[in-house]
Amino acid sequence: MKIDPDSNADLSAQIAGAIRDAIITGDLRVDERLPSEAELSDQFGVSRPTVREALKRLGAQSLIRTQRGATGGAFVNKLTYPDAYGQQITTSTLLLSMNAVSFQTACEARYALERACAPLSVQRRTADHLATMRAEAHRQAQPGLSDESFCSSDVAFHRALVDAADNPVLSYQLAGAVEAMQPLMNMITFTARSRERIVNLHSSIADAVEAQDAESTDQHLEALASYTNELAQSVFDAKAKQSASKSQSPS
Amino acid sequence: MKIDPDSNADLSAQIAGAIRDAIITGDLRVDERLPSEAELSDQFGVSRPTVREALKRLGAQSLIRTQRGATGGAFVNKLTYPDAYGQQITTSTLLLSMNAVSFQTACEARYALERACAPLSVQRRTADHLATMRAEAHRQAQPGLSDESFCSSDVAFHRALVDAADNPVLSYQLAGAVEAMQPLMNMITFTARSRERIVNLHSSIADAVEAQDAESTDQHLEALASYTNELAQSVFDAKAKQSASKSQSPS
DNA sequence: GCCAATTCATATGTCAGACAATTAAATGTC
DNA sequence: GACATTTAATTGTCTGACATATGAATTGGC
Repeated sequence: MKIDPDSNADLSAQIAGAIRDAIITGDLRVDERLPSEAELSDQFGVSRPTVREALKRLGAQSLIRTQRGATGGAFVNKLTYPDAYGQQITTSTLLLSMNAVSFQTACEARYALERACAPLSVQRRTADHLATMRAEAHRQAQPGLSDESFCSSDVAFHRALVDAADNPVLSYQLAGAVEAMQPLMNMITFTARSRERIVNLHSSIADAVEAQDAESTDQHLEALASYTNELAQSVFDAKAKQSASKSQSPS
Repeated sequence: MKIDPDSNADLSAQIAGAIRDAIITGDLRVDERLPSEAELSDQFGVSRPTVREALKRLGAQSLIRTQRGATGGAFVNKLTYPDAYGQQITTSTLLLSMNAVSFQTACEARYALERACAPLSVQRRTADHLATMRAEAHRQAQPGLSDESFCSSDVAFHRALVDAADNPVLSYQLAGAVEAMQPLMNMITFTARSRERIVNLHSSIADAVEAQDAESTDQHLEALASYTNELAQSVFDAKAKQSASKSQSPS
């Protein structure tokens, strides 16, 4: 682990990079304790604040964790799925909002991924997954449910569908896509009529998954995808029309 | 943006969280300049090093960038796809290596995602994507290619297939899955015979994509998935056998 | 001898103040 | 007006110190 004082990068960035590489290559193993901040500043020939900035960078990526006290220090962190979910969701959310990804693009990606999961879910679904899907579908049918609650229940339904595939890597990948889309979905006002149709499709999907019918599951997912798109299109069209009539002669 | 001095979390973590929330909710817009470190330390009532640690955390997640000099400071960073790819790959790689995800699980996830992309790729592929796929397949047929070069060409081939779907969200999601698997793939020794079969499947996939035949593309991808799994299985079996014969009587 | 309370050593967390390095704008000079 | 110089603002880094948390060693009582 060495650093180049001639580089134009920040010292703390270089140090963070050196330690990160050591973790990725396996030179530093999970739960292994890093040298203390004082030792690290000696080794790298920099001051303690600089070392600390480097460690905070790594902490922000969940690569290390720190403990205070006598036996404390910085330890290589075992990256858990929940840690990774969190980062994935933050990153995906920002990516969508900052790059003005269209609803269509996000929706297409989400349903493509979900349909990739479905055949596995159909094979491996447990009673628990089915129960969750049924419960969320039932919840979505309650009158007086706010649009936000409806959307978050929608996320929960699809989470259960994905988790049923029993592949943590897929769950991790999809968690980001599905949850990051929630802000976009929240922009849609769901009428009683559209909710009814969505809930019906959800029920059909749950039926198909229970019956382990991959083809039927895929068909209903496709129907849901195209209906969601259609719905979004009409909502956005209505909004565009409204704002156009409000400002009739923009300078 | 306020912080709670009674919380047991680090001040720098709280401050980073407050600024992160402001970015996510849109209170701070892209390219907007944050107050200087001195101003922030006044506002939050903490010292400059603490503020700096918070800013480094955000920098590590590509949420902000910093510039030195008179008009410098910390700016809200527009998260680009390459930024997000990098984080995704780092996270996925560590997730796979630290959690000892089986080759099967990773492989299953990867091909499930890829097959989700394929129908879109078949519709939208350009001459460029086809050319890349052909070039990589040709490269893979060269004798004397190292296993690592073969694997990295494999990644490039599949990247082209995914990019052909022309959906940046899917590309971003899959970049992690495909590239994070490379270390696992590198563990496999590819014989001339197995390479030949893989290259043939790659060529068939390129043919099917060119002919815009979704069904054929899917079939060949499935064949590739199961062959990869089979190959990995035999390699791992051989390794297990070898290590078993070396240490005949383990305690 | 054993257990509990205390002390201690070590580590991170935070602070204050200073100087170096960088950069753009303001200023001066021809 | 064009170019060189100065200046001011800002981040990057350092030094040294104190606060705080925590496990381990020490001490005291029984």
